[in-house]
Amino acid sequence: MDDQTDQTRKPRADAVRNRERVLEAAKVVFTAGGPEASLEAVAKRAGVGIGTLYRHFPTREDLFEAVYRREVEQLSELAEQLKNAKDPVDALRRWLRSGVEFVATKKGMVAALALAVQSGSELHAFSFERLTKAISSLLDRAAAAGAMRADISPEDLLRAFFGMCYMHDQPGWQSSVLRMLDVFVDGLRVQTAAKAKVRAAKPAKTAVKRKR
Amino acid sequence: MDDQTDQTRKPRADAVRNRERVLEAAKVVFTAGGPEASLEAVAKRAGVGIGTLYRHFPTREDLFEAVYRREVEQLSELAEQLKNAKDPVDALRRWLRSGVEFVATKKGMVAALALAVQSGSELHAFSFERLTKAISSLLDRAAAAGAMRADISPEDLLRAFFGMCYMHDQPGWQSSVLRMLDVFVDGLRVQTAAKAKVRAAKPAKTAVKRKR
DNA sequence: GAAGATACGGAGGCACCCTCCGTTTAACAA
DNA sequence: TTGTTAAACGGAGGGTGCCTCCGTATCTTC
Repeated sequence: MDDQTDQTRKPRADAVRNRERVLEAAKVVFTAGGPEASLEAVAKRAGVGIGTLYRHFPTREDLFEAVYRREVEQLSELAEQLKNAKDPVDALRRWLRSGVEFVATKKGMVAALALAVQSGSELHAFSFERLTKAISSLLDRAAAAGAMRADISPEDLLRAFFGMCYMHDQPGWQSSVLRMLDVFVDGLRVQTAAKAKVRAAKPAKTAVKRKR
Repeated sequence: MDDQTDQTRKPRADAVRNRERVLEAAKVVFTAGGPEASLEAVAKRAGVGIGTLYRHFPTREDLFEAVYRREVEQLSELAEQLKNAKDPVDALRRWLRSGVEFVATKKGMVAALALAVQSGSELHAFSFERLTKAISSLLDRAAAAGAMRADISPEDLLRAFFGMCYMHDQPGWQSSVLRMLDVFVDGLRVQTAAKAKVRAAKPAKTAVKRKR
């Protein structure tokens, strides 16, 4: 399926080269300047015209996704590995912690996750699906083992995780997030002894009056 | 302290009026267009020049904070009220849930929270302090009662909460966040039987099934 | 009413976004 | 090789928004 089928031309060499250059430049620029960085700066750094950049990546998101696709894949693969860990809850915890590390290392990762999570457009289907599946595999196993509540969807978790990482530019964010994740995972855990009904988690009416 | 002291002039009437107009316009524009909305649009709607806007609010954040200061205060006051609730953990849960409602109602609220949480600049000291204190009062009480782990700081919680609300523009975000908050609060509960002081007999664990 | 402080407005310079199209270049056929 | 042609290139240009600057208008005070 890789060969050009029928009357499709071989892609032009310069096109391939330029695409690669843009990606490389984007990686650098996004890492330094965040996801808001100027696309013109990317083009300049890549040594191509702005038009070329836009031809290859019609939207900022397209470019962004292409840049961080690999990272997403890595996170996803990690989940695959963790699937076989003994303690399913701990596996999930580990995965989340690795996610934090990713964010810490690659500054653009948060934005990539944000993209994956936000805006349901087809463009991000890849990242979103990939990560959702990754989480899902961990979640399902833990739930099946009866070690974790089953009413939390992978999407929920992804969003929560991403959200927690969102303030990644503050001092001390990392340990804060790690703490929060622990709390969170604790909350997910089904307490073996806790078949007893507790008087706590009743729907807690949210109708709090608000003066306006 | 309201009177002009010494040689301070009375503020000009037009200045006061314009400031108010800008605030009102900003409220509308930010609500509609999110925190990225054009400041020039705000100025136009307020019927003032762009220069006037910038004189009153030198940065976008300044304007933003001014607009949402009131909301922050309301959230803060709510915490004050909840302080006297019977169950301290439940009080916290309620507060968080109200926060979600705020976000749902006032679209700009997320951004306001973001501001409060991010960027340690002095500009946001108000919001941040206010909310931190609000949470703190709830957190402390719960911790003092031995009902909740004590190693979570108000800042941690604020960040986590804000983060979860961050994807407020997706369909179904609200119920997702509410679920996550429940998980989270469950995780905050002191779980081990280690605290014999408070109801050692019943495990204060609340991993009950919650229908979505 | 005059003086002086204060505020006003919007032009203007800059940066970025994105599109459009004349020019260049690589792939393929002869 | 050379010619043909589709594909890709680059960057000018029109649009929007940001923010500053400063001549002008207006308000307060005496």
